[in-house]
Amino acid sequence: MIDRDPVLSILDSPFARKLSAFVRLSHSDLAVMSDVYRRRRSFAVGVDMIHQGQTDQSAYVLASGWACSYKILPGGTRQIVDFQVPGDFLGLRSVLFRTSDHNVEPITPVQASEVKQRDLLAAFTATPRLATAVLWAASRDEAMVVEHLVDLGRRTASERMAHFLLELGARLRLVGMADRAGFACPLSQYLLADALGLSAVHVNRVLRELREDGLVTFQKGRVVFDDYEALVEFTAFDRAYLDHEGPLLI
Amino acid sequence: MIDRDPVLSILDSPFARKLSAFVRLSHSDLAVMSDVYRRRRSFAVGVDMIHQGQTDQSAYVLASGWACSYKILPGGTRQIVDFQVPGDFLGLRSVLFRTSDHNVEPITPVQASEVKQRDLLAAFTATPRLATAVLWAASRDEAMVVEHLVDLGRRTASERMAHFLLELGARLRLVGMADRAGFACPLSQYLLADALGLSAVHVNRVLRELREDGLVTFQKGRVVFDDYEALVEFTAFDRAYLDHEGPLLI
DNA sequence: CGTAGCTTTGATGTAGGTCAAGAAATGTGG
DNA sequence: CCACATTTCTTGACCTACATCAAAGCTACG
Repeated sequence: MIDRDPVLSILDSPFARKLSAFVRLSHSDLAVMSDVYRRRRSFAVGVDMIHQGQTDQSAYVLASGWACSYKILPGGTRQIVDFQVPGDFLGLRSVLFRTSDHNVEPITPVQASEVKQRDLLAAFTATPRLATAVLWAASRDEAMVVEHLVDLGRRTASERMAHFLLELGARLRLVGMADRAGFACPLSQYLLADALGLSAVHVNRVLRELREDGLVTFQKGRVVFDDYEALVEFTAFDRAYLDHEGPLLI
Repeated sequence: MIDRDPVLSILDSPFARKLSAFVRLSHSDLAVMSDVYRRRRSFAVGVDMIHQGQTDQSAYVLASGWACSYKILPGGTRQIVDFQVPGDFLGLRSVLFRTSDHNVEPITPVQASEVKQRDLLAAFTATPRLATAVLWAASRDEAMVVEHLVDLGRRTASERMAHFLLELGARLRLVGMADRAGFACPLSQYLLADALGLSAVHVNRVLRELREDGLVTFQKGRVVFDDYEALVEFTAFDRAYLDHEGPLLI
């Protein structure tokens, strides 16, 4: 299929791919989207894109690269609240509401489209369908934070890890960056530790254990699901909340 | 001060008290509010008010009593995600979006006002100021979930407990149910355990420790801050995000 | 090709879990 | 208002999951 329509080219973006999983987007939705999507910015690894307590911020849509949102505790430790992968919103809340209560930092070099508050709101009124899709995505993100909380509160280290890798896989599949076999993953064991509330040393041991049990292998920047079904079984992963294939709203 | 205006009587409700902390509400805001606030329902202890996976739900505003939202894990353990106290919204997300991904259960007998989706949206368009206040409250709730996640990931049991009690105190103060001295609290040590990711036994030990250190006393359904400043110091509680006194938006 | 950041592994320590059992509260029916 | 039942609290003894410390092998990249 050959198309020269510049609007349609946005269909290649992870953002559009993801939202298409929620809502069937019309040509005019896509037009508004590619308009909002225009202002590209680059960010270097380790330099905060969004900083705690800042006001009047933009939101961003991640076009490429990975980022994480985190909070620093007095004492130097930090807790990573969530990772962002291509297609994800950053700082949506700090635009819709006003609070930016945590930092966001690129893990790899990042390309992101800046979305000004007024543009976002304008886009929402112009295309309510798009608004629905974005709110849906936001609500999914929140559901993930809650699952993450459950991880930390009531799952063992290996269950946490397994659950985390499955969830990440499901998210990446949504934007075509993973399949049932596995995915490329730039996260260091330190990052995993900060996300899962473990020490880096223990992350290493847990990964070894999962590998030796023939469930998942995470080595050399690649996660391979050696036995997807067994892994799902092991962690009691609720496929329902992330596994949707095909648009939910027609 | 004597007033017979039925609209003004809503000012006594915890809901109005709380929102007033965010936004100065006009008489017409209050009128819309008392309208939305009308349909009262009662709920008995232990019977789910909102059930996972249910669609087409109402939201509720808690008028009296306490509730908690939680997730059950296969294996029987559960994780309490958040508690709801008078003035709090229940199931706001399941109305604004569509997902109800966790259960809500009364801890004490509960009185709540049912808010239908259409009424809520109508109220929002009629009084944008009210919408702002509600969204602000929702965003505060989300910030609390994130703090809770940090608790579970990176704080010790006693820091968690201390942080939790301070946060609860701050929330209750907003609706006039607590002061710097302390507050009445119907939570059992089992509930605390399920919220803080601990065992009930350890909750008991932690409470004893905090009491013996002269920081807080939680006994006979009452939390007493024996040394508020020291407690804040101990847990590195970020007063900024909950401590606001007086309306933020005029 | 050296230096800095990852990963891997072992040895040892500790926070918090589990089990058990008695003491207070709280509730319920008579 | 009392006897009995149920839940909640409290404490002790013991155990395990995970942290911390330490050190060696990898990668990678300026």
